[in-house]
Amino acid sequence: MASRVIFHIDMNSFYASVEQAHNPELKGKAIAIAGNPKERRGIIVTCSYEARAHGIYTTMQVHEAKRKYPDLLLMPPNFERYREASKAMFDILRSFTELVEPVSIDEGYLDVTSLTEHRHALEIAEEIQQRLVKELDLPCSIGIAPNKFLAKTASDMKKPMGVTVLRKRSIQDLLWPKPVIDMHGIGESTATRLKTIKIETIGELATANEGLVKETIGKNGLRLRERANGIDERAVDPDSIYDTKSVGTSTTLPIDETDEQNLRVLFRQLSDKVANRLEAKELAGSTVSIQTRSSDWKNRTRSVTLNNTVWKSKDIQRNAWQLFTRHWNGEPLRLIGVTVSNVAAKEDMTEQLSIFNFQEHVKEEPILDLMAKLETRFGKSVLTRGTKTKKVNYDAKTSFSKDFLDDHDHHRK
DNA sequence: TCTGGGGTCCTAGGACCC
DNA sequence: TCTGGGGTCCTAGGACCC
Repeated sequence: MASRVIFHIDMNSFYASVEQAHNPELKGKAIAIAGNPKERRGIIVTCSYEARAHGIYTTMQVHEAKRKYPDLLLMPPNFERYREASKAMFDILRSFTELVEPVSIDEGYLDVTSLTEHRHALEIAEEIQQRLVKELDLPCSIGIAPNKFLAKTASDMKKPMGVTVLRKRSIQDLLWPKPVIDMHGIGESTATRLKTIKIETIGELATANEGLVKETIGKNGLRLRERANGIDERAVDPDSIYDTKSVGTSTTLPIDETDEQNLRVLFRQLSDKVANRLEAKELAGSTVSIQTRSSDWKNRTRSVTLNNTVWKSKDIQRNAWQLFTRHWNGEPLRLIGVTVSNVAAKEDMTEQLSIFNFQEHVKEEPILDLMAKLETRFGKSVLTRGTKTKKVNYDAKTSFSKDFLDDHDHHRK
């Protein structure tokens, strides 16, 4: 691949900065955005650099933060405000190039290769930074490198308001001495496993025996080893955000819950929320899953893949509740969640919908006839498995009465 | 440092198909 | 008949990121 110039833009303590931009009186003060300050389980989501100076950090419990620094200014999150600021920020980035890939609400990659034919990368980065400050009053750090991994690493090196160039020839000096845990993509677990084969620095990973790395942490280990050598061919993909794979929501309960009726209500609320978010994105999905977490932090997921897609709260709820009652042993639960995955744009389904409408005018018998014929021709499995047969399935089943569906659901198998 | 809520990707085994 | 290899899909769990 030809040499590229990639930027990684990382907004500095984004939520806190948005609040400070919105209300300048908060500038220079130790503020923190906290889930729900009154709840027992509230945590710090983001805090200003002034707060960090007092030992406050993300994921810290609110009461702990208050104890550590009583003057800390706590504010509830205003996600609407953050989404708006995020949109404005990406609009500014896109005024430089269309090759912008958002990775989260507050960070993204830019491929500025073609821009650097006429201007110096450093100059472009500084202009981006200045515009974000002038127009939105928001600080950011920018990493400049030949690929995503190095750009991401570079943006982390100077905060807040840094611009850092990381050249491939510098990685031995700047990257290799650091512990592996500092690497994007390596967490606690991988670091521990690497330690068992005496790999503790990024440099040691970069030069380690490939076979040994693969044996210890698998295919992903080889990829991490490549990154440690400054190799990363991933393209900047502006369309990746349109490629939603799942939509879910979960909630940590104020007290560990054991009451089935309460849980039922909660599953309904979670299903409502998922349905609303699917609706907003015009998505529908064919897999419904639930998550539970017990008091001793044991996580469980249960899922079912349907022959049809769902998007309505009622359908999500019915499947979620069925999964739950089938597997719950009555233990107290700390968290529950609902997710719809295998999602696709709902317009893909207008076709199926019209078939559905058509089916309503068709008598049951021809369909049963068709099923019997298909079974004779291809065997029973054609009616229950496989992508190509999905539509056959769906059509056949939609002709059954509503009671049949309610009792048996649309479970495959 | 006892840990929220939103995600993505990977792995591994089993079922099933050709 | 119990025997291959390649591949997909599903489920469950885990790691990681912001």
